[in-house]
Amino acid sequence: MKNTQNDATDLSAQIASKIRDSIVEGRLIVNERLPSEAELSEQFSVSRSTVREALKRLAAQSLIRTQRGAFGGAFVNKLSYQDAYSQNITTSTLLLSMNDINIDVACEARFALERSCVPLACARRTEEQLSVMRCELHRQTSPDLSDEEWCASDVAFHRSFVDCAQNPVLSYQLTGAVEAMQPLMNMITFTARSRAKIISHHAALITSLETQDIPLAERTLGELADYSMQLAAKVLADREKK
Amino acid sequence: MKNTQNDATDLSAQIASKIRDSIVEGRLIVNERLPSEAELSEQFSVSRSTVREALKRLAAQSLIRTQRGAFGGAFVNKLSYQDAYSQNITTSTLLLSMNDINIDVACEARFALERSCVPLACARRTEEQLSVMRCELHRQTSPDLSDEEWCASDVAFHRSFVDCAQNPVLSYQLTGAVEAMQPLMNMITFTARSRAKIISHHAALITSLETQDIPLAERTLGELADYSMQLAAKVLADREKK
DNA sequence: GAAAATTAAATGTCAGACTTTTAATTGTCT
DNA sequence: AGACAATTAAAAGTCTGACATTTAATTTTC
Repeated sequence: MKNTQNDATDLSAQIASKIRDSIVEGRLIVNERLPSEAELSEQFSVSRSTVREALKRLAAQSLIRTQRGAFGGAFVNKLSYQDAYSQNITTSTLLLSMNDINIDVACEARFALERSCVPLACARRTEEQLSVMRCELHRQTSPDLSDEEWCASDVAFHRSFVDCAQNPVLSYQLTGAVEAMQPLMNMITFTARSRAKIISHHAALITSLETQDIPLAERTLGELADYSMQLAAKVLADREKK
Repeated sequence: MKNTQNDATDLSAQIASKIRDSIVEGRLIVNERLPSEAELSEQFSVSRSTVREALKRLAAQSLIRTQRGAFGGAFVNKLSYQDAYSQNITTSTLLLSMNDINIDVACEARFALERSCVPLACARRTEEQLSVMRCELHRQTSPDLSDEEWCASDVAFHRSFVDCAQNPVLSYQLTGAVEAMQPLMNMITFTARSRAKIISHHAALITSLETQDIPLAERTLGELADYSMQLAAKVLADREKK
């Protein structure tokens, strides 16, 4: 459990790794101030530029934040849900786009994960969350919605569904599944007919939450997964033909 | 969907952000070579050090890799599952440890997520994966296992369970849930009695996979979640008393 | 006592030199 | 001609030292 990556890499990577370990293992605690760049460069016997490169690496992971001016410096950053979300989304998106994932595999994973919050969502959904979902559903019926707007609304709908479980850790872990699929979904919602069918499934999902009908919610998610895969297959087939 | 963070921050952060957008939005493709540091510093009209700090930020997110020597440079990195895994684990671990998450919330999320792969795991589990799980179960019966070893085996067991679903995207998305809980679980597996009970649940999980008994698997995961929460509550109560 | 000026300590940026690594190229020998 | 060795050039990695900018504490002034 030590030094995640301290091979024969650059000095700046080694130093970043050491400081990172200190943070992850709790030797440096939230809001604690690191030594100044000058002090660090003495401690590690490297130049200030090398220390700075190490610190920038940590800043990129939101592990530290820096503040200029007297009594400024580098501070251990309290990782917010917001920061964690956006890192998660970036990583998931790139993982999907760079590893030519089979779309069936992605759909299967997405709806399996969403299914995991069905019992909690049915038990705990609030009226406010239901109204957010109804509102998005209504937006989706508008025929002059661009593909991008449609997808954004779709994401908002499912995000809201996940949030119904009232469990922030669950919501965080599902971020990647819900948001990173957007580029993949973008290609399969061209026609009005496919939108209509998805809308009917969304309506069923809302009903299942309203009536706290767990089996209905699970069945609907399964149907949504199947239908998404069908559409994707059709799109791919058409593209093949062309 | 542009420029995730280009406010009044440093130049190096702005430049990193621009290049990151180019990668995420596909204007720079995998294995493409970026201009050399000297060229970039001309393009952006900044010094080479500033460019370097920007590149280090991207390297920290595994978005690029650098190579020294002639015909070296910075290349868009193909994000591997391995890289994505370790980033995911670091982020999840820090999120949990820095936001004093309620342990019940974490347990609830963990087992809800694991439940999402029950149907697929029961349908697809291979003999090889079952034998890995049996092997870990056997290790866990050894009384002279340290707490750390116990937890590592517990993680390996659940990771294997998740992998039974044969869906790499699902496995990736569950990484955080399975691995980042380790520090939390570390505190609740002190006594031999609690280990024995967990082992019996693990055995039931293996059985459920062998017999492809979905309800049994789901029930067992629920029991495991409940029991974990009980243990955690007891540990916290004892600590309170002290 | 409040406002303004000063100061000191940090990070941010820059310029330039030197080191090390690496692959292509060139040269040499068989 | 082909294999091996030496050369070379391009690039990242590191170092030094300077200057700019920001910021909070301190001091001065009114």
